[in-house]
Order: sequence, then C-alpha cells, then structure tokens
Amino acid sequence: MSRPTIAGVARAAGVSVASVSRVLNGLPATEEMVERVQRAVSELGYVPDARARSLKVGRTFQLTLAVADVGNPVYVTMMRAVEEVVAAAGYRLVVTTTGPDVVDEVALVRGMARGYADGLLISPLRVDEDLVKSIRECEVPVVVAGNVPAKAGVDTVRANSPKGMLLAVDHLASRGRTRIAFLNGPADTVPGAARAKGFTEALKAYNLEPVAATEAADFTFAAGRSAGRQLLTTSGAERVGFDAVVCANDLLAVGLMHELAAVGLRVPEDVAVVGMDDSELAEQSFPPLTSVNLGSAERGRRAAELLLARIEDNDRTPRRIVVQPSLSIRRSTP
Amino acid sequence: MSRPTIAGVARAAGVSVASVSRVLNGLPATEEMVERVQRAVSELGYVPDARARSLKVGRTFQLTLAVADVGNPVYVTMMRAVEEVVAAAGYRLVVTTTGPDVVDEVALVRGMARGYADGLLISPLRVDEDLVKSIRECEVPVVVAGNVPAKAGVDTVRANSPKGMLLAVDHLASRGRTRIAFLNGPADTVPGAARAKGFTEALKAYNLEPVAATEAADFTFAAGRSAGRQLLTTSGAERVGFDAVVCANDLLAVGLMHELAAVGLRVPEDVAVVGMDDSELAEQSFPPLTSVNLGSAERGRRAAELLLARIEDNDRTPRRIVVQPSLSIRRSTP
DNA sequence: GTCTGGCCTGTAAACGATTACAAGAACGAT
DNA sequence: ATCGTTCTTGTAATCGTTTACAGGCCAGAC
Repeated sequence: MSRPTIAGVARAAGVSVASVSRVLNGLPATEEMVERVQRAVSELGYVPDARARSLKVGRTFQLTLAVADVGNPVYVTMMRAVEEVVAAAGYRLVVTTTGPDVVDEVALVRGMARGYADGLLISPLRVDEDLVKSIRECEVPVVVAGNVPAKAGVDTVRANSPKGMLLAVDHLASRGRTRIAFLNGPADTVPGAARAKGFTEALKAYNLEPVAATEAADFTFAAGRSAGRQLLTTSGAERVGFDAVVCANDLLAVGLMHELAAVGLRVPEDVAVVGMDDSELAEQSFPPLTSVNLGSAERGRRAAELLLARIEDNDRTPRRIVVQPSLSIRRSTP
Repeated sequence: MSRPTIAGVARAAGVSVASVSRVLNGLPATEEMVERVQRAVSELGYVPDARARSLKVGRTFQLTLAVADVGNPVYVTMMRAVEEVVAAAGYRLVVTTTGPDVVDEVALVRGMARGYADGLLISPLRVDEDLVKSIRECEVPVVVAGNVPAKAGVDTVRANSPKGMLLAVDHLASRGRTRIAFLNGPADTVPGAARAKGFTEALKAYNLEPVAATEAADFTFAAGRSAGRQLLTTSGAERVGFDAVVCANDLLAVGLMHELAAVGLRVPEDVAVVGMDDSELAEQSFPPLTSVNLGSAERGRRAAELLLARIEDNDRTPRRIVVQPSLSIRRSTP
C-alpha cells in the first residue's frame, strides 16, 4: 500500500539499510549483494525519497530560474539555453514566474533560502536596495541575468544595450533613415533605463535629432499597441514625424507594427522597425522583424555556468560577464 | 556563518525547539513566548528548511506542470491559468519541459514518485501503454491535460477537437470557402490524431471534398513553414488547389502564412487561414489569426482544480472533463 | 597457528523539522 | 489547604535517507 522505504528494501533483501544505500549509490559491494538489492528494489518498485535524500546530503539537485513573464518569448530562448547547461550537469530546472514587481522577487529570493533549490538564476526587471540585500544574504548561490551594481558583489551576466542601440541606429542610418523614433518599455526598469540611455547616445553618435519617443506600460504586446497608437497620434495626424522606430523589445515592435498597419503605413517602406531580443517572435512576425540580438541564449548559457561554478565553490570572486550584441537583419527594415 | 536551524533559534530564545515550531506554525502560545521567538528568529534571520519540513509533514507544497515545448504559446496561456489556481491554494508551481518524446515523460512521471512535488499536471503529446502505466503507479496524484483512454482511470481534462474543427469548417463554409486544405501536426500524437479525425468528419458534415493535406514534423513554426511549402508545391505550381487552410495549431498557421506571402498569395483574399489554440500568437500575428479557442485557459484551470481535489482526497473517482471550444474570428478569414 | 591487513557489512548517529506525550505551573473550587 | 482541571512548555520519537565507525571475516605472511 504505502510506498516502500529503504528499510523495506533492506528487509526484503535480507541486508542492512546501509548496504542498500551503498548499492544504490554505486559504492563497492559484492556481486551477490548488488544482485539481491536490485531484485528487491525492482520487486517492490522502490524509488528513493528525494526529500529525505536532499535533507541528508544538503542538495536538491534542482535549480530555479525565475522570469518576470512567461509570455515574453525572450525568456524561452534563455530558458532553453539554461536548461541545456544545467541538465548536462545533472540538475533539473524549475521555472517560476515572479511578475513585474520587485517585491515578488525579494520574496522569492528570501523564501529560497536553502531548501527548494541549490541555486537561483534570476532576471529581474527592477532592482532596488532590498533585492540586492536579499540576494547577498541568500543562503543559496544566486546569479543575476541583468544589471546590478558592481558593489553588490554578485555574479551577473548582462547584455550590452548601448552597443545594441548603436547597431540598430547604424543599420537604419546606413539605409538612409534619419528620423528615428523610440518605443521604450517602462523607464523605471533596468532594461528600460539602459535602452533609453543607449538610444540617446546612439542618436548623438550619428548626429541625429530625436523625433519622438514613448514609454509602454510594460514589455508586452498590448502595451506595445497602445504606446504605438500614442506615438502615431502625438506625431501628428496628417503626416508622421518619423521614418523608423527602434523598439525596446520584440513584443513592443510587433505591437507597433499592428498599429502602423492599422493607419495604412507600410513596413519597411514608410516606417522601418527594429526590435530587440531577436526572439522567436522576430522570425514569426510579419514582416519578419529586424532585431538586435542581445545574446539571450548565450546569456542564459553563461549565467547557468556561473551558477554551477558558484555551487562548486562559493568563495570564488564574483564575475560580471557582458555579452555582446549582434544584429539580425530581416524584412522590417529596408 | 552557517544557516541557523530551529535549534539555534530555540537556544537564542531560551526556549525549546517545540515551542519555536509551535510559534512558527501559529499554534497557541503565550504572548511572551511569541515575542521571544520572533525576536530570535528575526535576529538570526532564520528561515525554516523546506526539505526537513516536507520530509516530516509529507508535503512539499510544490506542484509540477510538465509541458512538451516551452516555445509553444498555447502553454503560456495554460500555464498562467494553472499558476493562478495553485497559487491561490498555497502551492508554488514549477514548470518542466519534457520534449516531444514519450520516454521523457515516462521518466518524469516515474522519477516524480513522492519527493519532488505533491502533484503532477502533464500534457503529453504522445501516449502509450508505458506512460499510462507509469501514471497509474505514480505515488503522487497526476492529472492529464489531454486525452488518455478512459480505462486508464486517471483524471483528465481535454479539448473537443472535432467540435473545434466543425467550428472552423462552418466558419469557412459560411464565408463561401469550399476547397479547404488541412495542415496537421504529426498524426502519431494525440492532438494530431484527434484533429485529423475531426477535420475529416467536419468536411463530411458540410459535404466538402478533401483537397489537400499535409503533416508537419512537429507543432513548431519551422515545421509549419516546410509543411506549408510542401502544401503549395504539391498543390500545383500555377494555381493553388485550395482557398482555405485549417491548421492544427497557431504556430503551424503562422508558418504557413509566411509561405503564402512568399509566393504572393494574400490572406484572406486568396487563402483564408484558421489556426487552433487561440494563443497570444494568434492575436500578434499579421494578419491576426482566426483561431479555434480550445479553451487552454479553462483546461488549465480545471486541471489544476482536479489536481488539488485529488490531493485532498486520493480516493475520489477519476473525472474526465471536456472543455468546449469557441471560435475567435480575426482577419485571416474573410 | 597466530597475527596483520584489507574488504564488506551492519549499527547507529546525523540532517532539521513536526508532534505525541508527559510534566509542570497556575488557578479555581471545595 | 488540597485536589483537579486546564493551559503551557519541554522531551524525545519520527520522517527516509546517508555515512562515520566498528566489527567480522578471510587471506596471506611470518
């Protein structure tokens, strides 16, 4: 009826619990012992209890990846990369959603303290003192995919947004577009702030005047649509003031393209659109979206490697890795 | 240095471990006791060890949702719904990816046996004897979002694909489309088989001749593109033999639309396209995709509720819920 | 034949919580 | 003053593993 324990197996095999445990963990034992234990195990259908095991050995062999929004396709790219690395190291990956609020993340990190997983990989949208503090105090290793202050002393892997913006603006400028608008996500988020700064710098580097800019309420498709609508109305009804738009991520870009189509503007003929993240959505959208690849897959991979390394040795000095962007040119730009 | 345990808290507060545990779990205690324990707890920054706790109480308060492909947007709809229900019940949801192979799923279910989570919600693409057997033998409650034989005796929540197909064909027929092609996913999967059957029946119900059909290698965008290409070439180069295509899911539909555009066919003027799942992608695609809503959100919700109910009472008789489809009409059909 | 050394194996003590049970304190009633 | 009741607190067993330690056995060497 009830699930067999190691004691039951030991009884059935006529040996001690220690011997069963040893056989199960591949420690040296006589052939006969191995044989008896294995027979008993398969007869009873015994499966070790993960809770008891992890209580004793101090490891759960689970790693947690926390993302803000499962609906954002950039996370699937990252998730795939992370999963590959951690699976190869014998860990199972569990994914949790935090939502956009920093308090949720703090709660997650705090509650994480030894027990649920051996490590945490978190990609926070917003970072504040509390979050940094909770990460530093966290019992289990934490790696941040994103930007936190260097003085926080945590492993981070981040994108190079300014460089990405340069790539985007350079591409548009080389195609003769000079009136480049900007559709950002919330500026009070880490990526939002980085992209705003990067965009301004990039315009300056190419001697271009800012023509229009909006902030979406969050990094979603719906927010992209309403922000796009706003961009179009403020820019003047009869004639739009821009010939290109750089968007803070792919979802926003796709939302914008819907609004452009709604008012009869063609992409890329009338308005060129560049997204960021180069997620699967960029490829799936129509027209396919030129997008700045901020290296989500590589960031995921590197972050997972950092996490594994820190689990091995918690005293290593924190590393701060920056992944360089590239541009995936598709048909939303001329 | 090392993490404080309940014993440390007890020592610091000058009380017994039992008292600490009682205070932490809200059992009756004097005001002074509560106060002393809480001070010690916050001074030491004590957090209970989830492993030890779950070993003792026999629950982890975690539920696992296993999906085949995190890149498929239908799962994000479902995931959101599941997460909402289980969070309300005080559980945390962890998500794992199984991949398309049934062996991975069997391994997951087997390895699940008591320890990792208190319940499993699985949405398998392929079902075989082994999988059914492993589910029945599983120590923890399992709910299947999908179709397994009634005699398996497990809780299931499934979509009504045939009805969904009827909705799609009815809609197309009412718009005057009579030459309806079919772009299916792999027919050896549960949804693939159900949709093939449903499509054939639907054509028959409307007295329509089958004109063309293909099977994609899997339910992904890339597979949709190549299958779409195949559909177009076999159908004759100079003139396509269909004026509408029903696709087995949204990713396939979007892939197809890219291929249609590539050969200069307009959607919906030349070819109407209907997807299935009514995922976020349907709304995001261009043109927005008419899609059969198979109730992923409701299926997720109901499945989560079944799982919670079975955790409460493992002896209840298995339920088999069928969620009815509806049609979300968008601009990919006339 | 006895002793040393090396394997195996078994016993028992952890890991960090919860909780049954017992014991002590406080208090009111007789 | 004594007894009984109730409420609070502490002691210790327990969950199912792993693993340090000790004991037993056998073989080989003297």
